[in-house]
Amino acid sequence: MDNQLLSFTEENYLKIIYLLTERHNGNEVSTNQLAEHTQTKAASVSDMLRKLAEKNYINYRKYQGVTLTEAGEQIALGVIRKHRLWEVFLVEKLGFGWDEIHDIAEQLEHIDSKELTKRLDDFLENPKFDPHGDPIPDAKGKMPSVSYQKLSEIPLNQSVVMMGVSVHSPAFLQHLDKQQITLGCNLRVLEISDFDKSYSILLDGKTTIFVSNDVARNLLVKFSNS
Amino acid sequence: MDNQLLSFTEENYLKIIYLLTERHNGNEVSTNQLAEHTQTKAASVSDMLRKLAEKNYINYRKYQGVTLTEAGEQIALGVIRKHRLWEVFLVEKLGFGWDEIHDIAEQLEHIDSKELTKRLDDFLENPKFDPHGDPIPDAKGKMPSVSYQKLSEIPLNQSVVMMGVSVHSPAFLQHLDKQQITLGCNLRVLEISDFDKSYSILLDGKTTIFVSNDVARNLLVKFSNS
DNA sequence: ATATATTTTTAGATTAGTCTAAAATTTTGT
DNA sequence: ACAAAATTTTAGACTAATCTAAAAATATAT
Repeated sequence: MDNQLLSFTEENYLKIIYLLTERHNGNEVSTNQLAEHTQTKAASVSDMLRKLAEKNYINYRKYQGVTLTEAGEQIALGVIRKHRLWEVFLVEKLGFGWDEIHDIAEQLEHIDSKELTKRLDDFLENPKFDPHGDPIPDAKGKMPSVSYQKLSEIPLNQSVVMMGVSVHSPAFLQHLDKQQITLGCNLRVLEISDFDKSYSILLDGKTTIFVSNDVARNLLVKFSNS
Repeated sequence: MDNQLLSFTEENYLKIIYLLTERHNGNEVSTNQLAEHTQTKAASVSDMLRKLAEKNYINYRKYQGVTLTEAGEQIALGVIRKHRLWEVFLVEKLGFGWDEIHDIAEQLEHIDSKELTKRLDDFLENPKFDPHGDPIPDAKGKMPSVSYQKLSEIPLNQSVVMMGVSVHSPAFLQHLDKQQITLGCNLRVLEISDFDKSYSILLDGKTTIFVSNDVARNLLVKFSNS
């Protein structure tokens, strides 16, 4: 252990606040949202928020939701860095599927050793993205900014590269596996059905596949030449 | 998580009881010994022992010390297996020294995933010993029996192979590093000083080194041809 | 605009793991 | 063998994280 400033639980709250804030483009996170993501009740969240605010890890005005302070963000990014590095390890070194790693990484992300994180990063050859395409914060606590678009927002016939997913549920990831949709594959939307908004997509310029609107909204892509 | 039956703390107690019982050749472990090794007070240990006994993980008669039940031993061996596998990972894959890994493995040993342990074991090519020479229990929960002797009990001029250490403190391990005493090296005691019981040892048939009685008592060796 | 619904916070308990101080038991020394 | 010392257990308290139920604040809907 280097310097276990925060409990496992406190680290978790800060991580979740970071991820939800990011998802809301910087807007405050509500107590109920946190209760849902921490698998606890709103009352428990209120208690924890009071505590985290006292320690200056969050900006908290009662009834108004929370955001992270700079200190809180640094903690959160450290946890997220470890989570994503371990996910790379699990997939690249141990051969896990991208749908099997989340629960294990949730545990490994709290292992406290600066030196371990540094050596793991080197061992993995300093990856910049995890197996879901999410960027890995650097050792200084800086999150690389990436700007991908949802496949559902891309014009017809525009060739794009699959860069990430905005949902990490095993069911969704396994669905992509079955359709052979993987990070880095080339996608071109040929048509959107008037009937059910399902997508006909040309995969890697070779095969045509069909995906629901629900899938298309959760695929993150970028233009092929950017 | 597979099935987190026990808390981090309970797992730790069972692991420590196993290791201390082993060190005492199967004799009961006392409350005070546990307090020392868990870094808590005897009163706290008493509470935990009552709890572990209720759950049938230990045999406990008040004031008489404890031993593990079969169920407790299986838990302990699972934790020790993970600890030692992770130690191999840290040394073989991440390049840590054998003196740097204990605290990190103390954390990693509680990561709960059968599949992870299995894949880690395969990734490491199913090692039978950890970097300190300690045997790694198998996946069925069986501890391989090894019978090494202390260097201090070996007759003069008997050639032996260094197989393990009975103390894991960084200071001791670093001391061995400085003297180039490593697992697998060949040792032959040439002489024991009448003055201070220090040992003259022929290392790998080449160089003569001097070690204290304290060191010799904590080096585990076997005869070269066995 | 104000009553109703929803969300959030507070109040008061609970559990796990720890503590100190005191009581009970066992061990040791002569 | 028995008094003194050491060890162990019990009693009572504390902290972190959680809960339920009730109160307070905010949001919504006609």
